[in-house]
Amino acid sequence: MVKSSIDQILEGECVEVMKSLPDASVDLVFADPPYNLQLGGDLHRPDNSKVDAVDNDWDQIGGFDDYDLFTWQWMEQARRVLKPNGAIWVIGSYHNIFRVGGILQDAGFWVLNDIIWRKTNPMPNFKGTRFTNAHETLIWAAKTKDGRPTFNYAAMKALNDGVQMRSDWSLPICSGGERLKGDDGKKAHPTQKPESLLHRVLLSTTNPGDVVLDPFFGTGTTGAAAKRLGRHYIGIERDAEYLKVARARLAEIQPASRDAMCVTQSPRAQTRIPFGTLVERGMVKPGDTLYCPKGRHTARVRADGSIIAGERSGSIHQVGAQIQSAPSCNGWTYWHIRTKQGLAPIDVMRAEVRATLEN
Amino acid sequence: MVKSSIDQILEGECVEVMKSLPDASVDLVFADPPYNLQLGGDLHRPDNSKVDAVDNDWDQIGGFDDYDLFTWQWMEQARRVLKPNGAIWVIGSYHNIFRVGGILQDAGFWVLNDIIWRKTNPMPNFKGTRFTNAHETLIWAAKTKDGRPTFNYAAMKALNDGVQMRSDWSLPICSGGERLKGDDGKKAHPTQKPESLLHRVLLSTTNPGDVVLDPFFGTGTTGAAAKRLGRHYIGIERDAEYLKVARARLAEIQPASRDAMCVTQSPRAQTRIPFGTLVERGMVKPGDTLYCPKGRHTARVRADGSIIAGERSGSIHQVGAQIQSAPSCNGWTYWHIRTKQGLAPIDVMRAEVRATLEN
DNA sequence: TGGGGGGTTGAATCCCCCG
DNA sequence: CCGGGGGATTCAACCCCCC
Repeated sequence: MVKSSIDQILEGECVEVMKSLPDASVDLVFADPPYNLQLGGDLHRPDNSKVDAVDNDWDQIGGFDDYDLFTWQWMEQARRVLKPNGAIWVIGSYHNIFRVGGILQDAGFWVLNDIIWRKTNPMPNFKGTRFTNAHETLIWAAKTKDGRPTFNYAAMKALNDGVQMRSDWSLPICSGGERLKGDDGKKAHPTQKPESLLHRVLLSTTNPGDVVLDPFFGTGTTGAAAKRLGRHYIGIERDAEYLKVARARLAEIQPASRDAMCVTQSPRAQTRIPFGTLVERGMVKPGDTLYCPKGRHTARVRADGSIIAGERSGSIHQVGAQIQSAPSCNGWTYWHIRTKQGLAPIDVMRAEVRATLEN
Repeated sequence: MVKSSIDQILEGECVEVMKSLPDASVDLVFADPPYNLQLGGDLHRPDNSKVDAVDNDWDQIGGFDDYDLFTWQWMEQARRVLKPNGAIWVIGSYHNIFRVGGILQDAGFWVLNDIIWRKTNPMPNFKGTRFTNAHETLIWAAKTKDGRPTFNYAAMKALNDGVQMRSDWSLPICSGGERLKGDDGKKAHPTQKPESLLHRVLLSTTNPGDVVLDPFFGTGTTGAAAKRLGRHYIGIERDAEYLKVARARLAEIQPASRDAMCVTQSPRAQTRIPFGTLVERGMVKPGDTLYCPKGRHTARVRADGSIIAGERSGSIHQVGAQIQSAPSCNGWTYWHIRTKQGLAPIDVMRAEVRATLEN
């Protein structure tokens, strides 16, 4: 690895910049390429307000042939810089994902899963002409069929409260305080991804210290999640404004502590809303402290939703039970977080998550 | 349409059999193509050269050529037999859906949605090396970009408790009594789809009496759902055993009653009533005053059904839009008349007129 | 200060008949 | 084939304001 590229954002066209990176030097590529949307005229909501469309120049690649060529170019470079056991993630919608997926296979990548990001709060279809476009698709693929890419199975199972993580992930879109704004108060980037999505991607398929390359860095969500989780990032971005926003963003990120990044080896416990969801969504951060009802015992949160208290580690339920020398414990009511109003049970946050999930 | 093909299962290779069907004769194609190449019969390139028989060739990088060729062949036939406003559904997994989707776009189909069938009870990943493969992907596409395929928006909204149907559908896999068994008690088909899936597909994108072609008929789930819903089917299947099971299955199916097939209708499908009709019938008189919802703006009705508000005159829609400085306006819901009970939208009177037209 | 109501917004291939 | 015009069309989350 070119040491000077680590934890940096490189300015320029992604294909050209990637050519300057050495072979077999990164552990993971995460790519959010232009979707090449082909929108018609203006679109108005039923209340007559206008939808702020993604009409940026960078998304207009041209016809299928142009888009395929562009995809081949960046993907071959991505494959070259990957280590033999490396892997790639690509995200897209029905506009581009079939082309991207097909070229990925043709380029020699080996698809491991396709993952559905199921949006809990998508934009509706205002004209009643189609199904609500409520998801995006990610592809996770190894550099080669024989590669042995990282997969933290136990961590994913722990994050999902003891059952295998499925190929469909329900997560909200990026909005509210997480959504970066420019000086004018408008969104800094039209397609900013939620950190919760990258949290799950990086936690599942990288290890602390790994190098993650994002050739379409934008405002740096991949870098933010990587830095938080103790992974290294290399970003490539050609737009000076996005780059500026991303640099400021990354300067503010505090990495989680070492033990918080250490993930479970053998998980247990079951509940409908996994505690890991709170971590993923940033409601609880890795390294945060949890308190027993009277505040005498404490535990610290790890990135996969397990917690650690002295020698004891495991789920919120397990650790709670051990501390009380009890056969069982409802961690949701036992553990509390400190708020301005004093201690509050984490169950309050579970209720918030429930409200956002439709089952 | 060749009348003898309607509600029949045709035995043979799908490409060859489709060639015997006339152009522009079916309303919908539903295709569940094989994920692996086990072609049985000979496969010929467009120049009539023979393709070497292949068995599952996923192992070889670049071994997708035969699958792509096969996909091109059946898809071009499917497109040919579709009516101009026809549409296609294809279902697949990450093994084949990117290739199928890409070829579908290259063949001139216009993707309308990709739909995720989210399995409520998927098979777990036993080795713990990947995410549980808990979904399959469907693509819904129009024959052409300019086509106007059927979409029963209101019916889908009703099916989903009054909110728009999303692009992710949670349905259980086909099991239990629905799963067809052979004489040996084993499952008759390895990938039988649930009827609930086809129910939603056909209810959303066909009308009663439409003709649905399934070139990979298998044990006939498409035909079963079609017959139940009062749609016609044409099945193509080369395996004599599947064909036998499918025929027995279809013979048992009872179509739903006529009124049960009648689904929630979109207001767009209703007869148009000009505002002038209300004036003609004396329900509104020339000179009457119309009020906006809050009563702040008024307009007066003229004898020809146009209205006038200060300098502005024109249709109820045009004047309403101008007053609100909006790109458009539904005059029927915007304008109100004064009644003893307060303001009432003029849409109430339109409903009265509609009621008198229904005999 | 807490809850309720109104306004805003999000990767969107977003109407269709008739002259 | 194009243009005009009737008239159909939205869900969840987050913000701010106000009582």
